[in-house]
Amino acid sequence: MKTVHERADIVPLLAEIFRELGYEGTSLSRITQRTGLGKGSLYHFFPGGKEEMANAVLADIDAWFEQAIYRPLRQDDAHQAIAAMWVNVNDYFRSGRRICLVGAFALDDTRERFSAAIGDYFIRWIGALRSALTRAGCSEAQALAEEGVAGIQGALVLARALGDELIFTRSLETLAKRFEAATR
Amino acid sequence: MKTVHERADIVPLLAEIFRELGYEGTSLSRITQRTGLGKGSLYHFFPGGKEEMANAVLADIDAWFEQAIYRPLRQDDAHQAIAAMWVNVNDYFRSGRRICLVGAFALDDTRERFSAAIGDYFIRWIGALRSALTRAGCSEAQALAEEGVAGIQGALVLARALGDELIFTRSLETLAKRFEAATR
DNA sequence: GTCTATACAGTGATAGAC
DNA sequence: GTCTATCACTGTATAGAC
Repeated sequence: MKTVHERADIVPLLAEIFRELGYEGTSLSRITQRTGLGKGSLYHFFPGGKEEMANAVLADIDAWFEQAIYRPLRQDDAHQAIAAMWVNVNDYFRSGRRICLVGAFALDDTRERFSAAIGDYFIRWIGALRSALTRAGCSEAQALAEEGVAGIQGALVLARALGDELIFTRSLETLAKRFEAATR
Repeated sequence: MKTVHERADIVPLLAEIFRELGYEGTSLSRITQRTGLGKGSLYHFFPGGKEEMANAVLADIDAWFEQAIYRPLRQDDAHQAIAAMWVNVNDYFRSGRRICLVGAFALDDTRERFSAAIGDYFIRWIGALRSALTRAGCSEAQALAEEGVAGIQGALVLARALGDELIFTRSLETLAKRFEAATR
C-alpha cells in the first residue's frame, strides 16, 4: 500500500520530533522512522533538507500563534483575550508536557540558523500582549508582557526538569493572577 | 611545547562549549579545537567520553550553586541572601549572554541522560529559596520560589531569543521587586 | 599526558528505478 | 510520490607510540 502525503501532513510530525530531540539531535533516520517516509520522499517535500524542514515547522508554529494568540490580543476585548491566552497556552503546551520549540532553539547555537524567526516569535508575542495590557489600563504594560512570556518559558523548563505536569498549570495561574491585579 | 593539564582545568572550558552548542551539537572535534587537547588527552581525563564530560560539567555547576546560592539561602540572613542571589545570578549568567546549561538540557531528549542531576538542580534551588522566603515571613513561599526560578529561566530564553542583554537584568529587577513586596 | 592513526557506525544528501 | 542504493563526510571511540 502506497500512502500519498502532502507537505502539510508531515510538518506537524516534524514539529514533535524536533521538540523531543532538538535540532542537532534530530537525524534523518529518526525522521524516517517516525514519519514512515523514506529519505526520497522527505527530500521531495523539503529539497533543502533538515534546515528547510525546521523552517517549515517554525512557519507553522508562527501561523498558529498568530491566529490563536496574537491577533485576539491585538484586536479583541483585552480582558477576554488575555484570559483566553492562558487557556490556549496551557492546552497548546499540553500542561507542560510539550515544550516551546522556538524557546529551545533560542538557547543554543541553532539560534544562529533561525534567528529571524525566533526573534519574530517573541517580539510579536510580547508586542501583542503589551497591546492588550495597555488597552486594559495597565501602566507598566511592556514590563508585564515580558514577565508573562518569560514566565511561560520558564515554567516549561521547570515542568520538564522536574517531570511535574502540575507545576506548569500552577505557574500559569499565578501569572494570570498578577495580570488581573494589574488590569483592574 | 607540551602543556600539562588536569581535569579541573578542562571542565570550565567544556561547560562553555556545551552551553553554546548543546549536548548533541557538541562534537569531539569541536572540543578538540576549543580546548587544544587531542582526543587521546580527552579520553585520558574522561574515559566515559562525551557523557562523562557533561556529567563533570553538571557536577561543577552544582557545586558552584551550592556554595554561592543555595547555602546562603538556607543559612544566612534571608533578606540578604535573596538580595545576593539576584546579583550573583545576574553575574553568573553574564546579564543573559550566558545560558543555563541545566535548563537547556532539560528541554530536549538529553534530559533522559542526566535527569537526576537536572531534577536535583531545580529541586534544591527552589527548596533553598523557599526556605529563605519562609524565614522572611512570606506566606506563599513555595509558589513564589517557583515563580522566581522559572522567571530566571524564562528571562534567559528571552535574552537569547531577542539578542537583548538588557531584558535579562530588567527581568531580574522586576522579580526582585515582587520578592520585596512579599517579604516586608 | 599527549599525540597520530585507525575503526566503523551514523550523518546529511543525491541519483535513479518504479 | 516513494523506494533503494550509494555517496562523501563526520561522529564517537580505541590502540599504541612517544
